[in-house]
Amino acid sequence: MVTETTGTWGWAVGGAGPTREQELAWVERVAGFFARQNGLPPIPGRALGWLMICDPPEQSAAELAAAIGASRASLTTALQVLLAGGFVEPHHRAGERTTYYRLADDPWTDVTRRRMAALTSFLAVTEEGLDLVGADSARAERIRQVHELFGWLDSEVGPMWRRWDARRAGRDG
Amino acid sequence: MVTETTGTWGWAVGGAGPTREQELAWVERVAGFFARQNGLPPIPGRALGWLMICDPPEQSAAELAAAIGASRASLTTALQVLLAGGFVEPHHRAGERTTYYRLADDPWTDVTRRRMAALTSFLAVTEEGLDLVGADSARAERIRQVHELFGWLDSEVGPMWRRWDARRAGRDG
DNA sequence: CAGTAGTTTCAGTCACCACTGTAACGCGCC
DNA sequence: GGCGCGTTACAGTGGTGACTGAAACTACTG
Repeated sequence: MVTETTGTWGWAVGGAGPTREQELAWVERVAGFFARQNGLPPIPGRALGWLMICDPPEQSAAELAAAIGASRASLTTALQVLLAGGFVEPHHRAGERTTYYRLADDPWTDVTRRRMAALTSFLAVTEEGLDLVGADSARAERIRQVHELFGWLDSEVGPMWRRWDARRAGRDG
Repeated sequence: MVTETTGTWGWAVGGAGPTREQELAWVERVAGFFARQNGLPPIPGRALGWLMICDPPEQSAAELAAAIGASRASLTTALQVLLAGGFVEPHHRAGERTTYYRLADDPWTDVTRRRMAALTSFLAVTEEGLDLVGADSARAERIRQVHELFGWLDSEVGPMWRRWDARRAGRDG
C-alpha cells in the first residue's frame, strides 16, 4: 500500500515528490508573506498557499480544512476573504452539491497593482499636508521631500504596468 | 493675547495658520497610512506625522508626548521604533541634557526601497516552490505565473531606483 | 416527505499587542 | 557630591481579532 501514504496525488506513486511536511512548510512561508504584505490572517494565507500547489487544483472547503489543519468554520471565513480579494474562484460540478475552490486565473497582477496603488496613495496625504502648512512655508520643506518621492513613484508605476501588459499581451495574445 | 492660542508657533502670530485640530487630523492620516503600509503602531505613526509638520522641527520626548496626547513612556517605545526604522534622528544641544528628535534627513527613499524589496522577496518563495513540486510538473504552472510576475517586477525596480538616484543627484548634486 | 451532506452563522474563548502608571536608573548642574 | 530632570524598564490593563464548536439553514436524494 505505497499509494496509501501519498494519498490522492497520482503523480507521487513510485515517484520522488515532496513530502506533506515539505509542502506545509512552503505553505507556511506563503502565508507568512501575505500576512506581512497584505495583512492576510494565517488561515486564509495557508489556504491560498495550499491552492497554489495542491493536486487536484480544485478542492472543497472540507478538503482544504483537512489539508491545512483548520476547522471548516474557519475555512468559510477564509474563503470569503480570498473570494473578496479575487484570489480564488468557486467552481461547481454538475450533479454535485459541493463547491470546489481553485486559484483564480491570475490574481497576482491585480493584487500587486492594488498594493502599489495603496503605496502611492500617500501622495494625497502629502498634498493635503502642503495645503495645510502652506506650500511656501518653511515647514513645507519636510513634507515636500516625501511628496516629490511619491509623486515620482506614481509617475513611474503607470508606465511600468503598461510594460507588463504589453509583455503579457505579446506572449499569450 | 492672540498669540496665546497659537502657542509656540511664531509664524502664526497674526497669521491664518492651521488649527491644532486640523494638524492632529492630518497627523492621524499619516499614522493611518504607516499603520497599513509598514505595520507601525498608532503612537509611533502619530509621532512621525507630528515631526513632519511641527515647529520647531526638533522636539523632546515630553513635547511630542504632549502634542499627540500620549504618555511619556509610550514615547520611549515609539521613538525606539522610529529610530530603528531610520525615521528620526536624535539631536543634542550643548549645555542641555534633553534629547531632541527630528525627522531624519530623508528617510523616505530608504523606507520605500525596503518596502519594495520586501515585496519582491516573494521571488525566493516561488523559486523554492518550483523546486518543491518540480519545475516541469503540471502543478508548477500555477506557481510559474506568480514567479514570472515577481521576477519581472524585480528586474524593474533596480533600474527604477537608479533613475531616482540620478534625478536626485542632478537636482542637488 | 423524511433523511442527509454541505455550508453558513454565531457566540464564546484565547492569545496577542499597544498603551499606561509607577518605580528604578543615569547623567549633567549647583 | 547630593539633586533633579529626563529616560528606561516593567507589570498590569483594555481592546481587538482570529479561531473553534455547535447549532441552524439550505438543497439535494430516495
